[in-house]
Amino acid sequence: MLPAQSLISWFDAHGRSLPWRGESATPWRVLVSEFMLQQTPVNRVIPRFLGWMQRWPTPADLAAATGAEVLREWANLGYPRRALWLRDAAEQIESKHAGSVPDNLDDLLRLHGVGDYTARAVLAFGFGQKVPVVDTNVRRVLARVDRGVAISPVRTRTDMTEVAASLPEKSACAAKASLAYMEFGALVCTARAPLCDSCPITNACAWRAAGYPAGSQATQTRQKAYIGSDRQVRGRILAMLRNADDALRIDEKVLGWPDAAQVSRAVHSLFADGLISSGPADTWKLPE
DNA sequence: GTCCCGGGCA
DNA sequence: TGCCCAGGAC
Repeated sequence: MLPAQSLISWFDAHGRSLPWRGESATPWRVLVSEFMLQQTPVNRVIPRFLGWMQRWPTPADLAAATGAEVLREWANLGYPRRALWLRDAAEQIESKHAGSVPDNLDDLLRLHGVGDYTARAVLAFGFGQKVPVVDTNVRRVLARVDRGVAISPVRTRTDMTEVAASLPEKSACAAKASLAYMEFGALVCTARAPLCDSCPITNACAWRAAGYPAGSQATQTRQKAYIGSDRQVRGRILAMLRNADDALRIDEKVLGWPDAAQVSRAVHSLFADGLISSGPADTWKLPE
């Protein structure tokens, strides 16, 4: 069982002040931040989040934006489909929820780009509800503190049950506990070099009791190299179009990329994803 | 299970 | 270079 009270105390003393936390944690700000934080480190999100919220303070504001506008504001955060999904979510919030972020799991999960993690994060951090919030940090903390292993294969449903059992009764405290778990995983119980010497819960840690056994590589699937990948080509194309005022021809020469077939494949997949649209005479541009 | 972005760090 | 990062869609 995760020691909720100990980690809440630690969080009160050491938790970071972030633009989507504390007094400014409205459901909409939390939703925007969670989209941006998917697979993206906090420090890279902060400036983009501030610019985004200044430009589109409400769902109605974002719903009225074009694809080109949101993709340019998203800039180089990565996974740019998230920017379009977030705008789509804003449109749905406008049309189906009277401009207010829904406060229940089913409606949140119907928003494109909102999954098990993001939906519960909005409920907990935006609405102060008592729901288990399990991200990569919490999974790792659970694996170590409760099960005594460095990292375990992804079993989100089991992890959610375990986290739920550890949450304090009062909903506001439960939400704070989830925040504390995540922050603890991000700052102390980190993936690569955990700061076990300054850990506030050493006496509750099964991983420490077991002598910090290393993880088994077998459970983890290897990530494909980014260099030379289709993802890199797609990224280059979008970067060119973000910085261009007019529609552009996209080929291997313009892009400085040796593999013409790969460029063609990337263009078509970007089009299929709605990230680019066709301009005049074999050119491409950011979508309206 | 595979793909989607991009920067940072050991 | 490989791995990691407040995941989600297909």
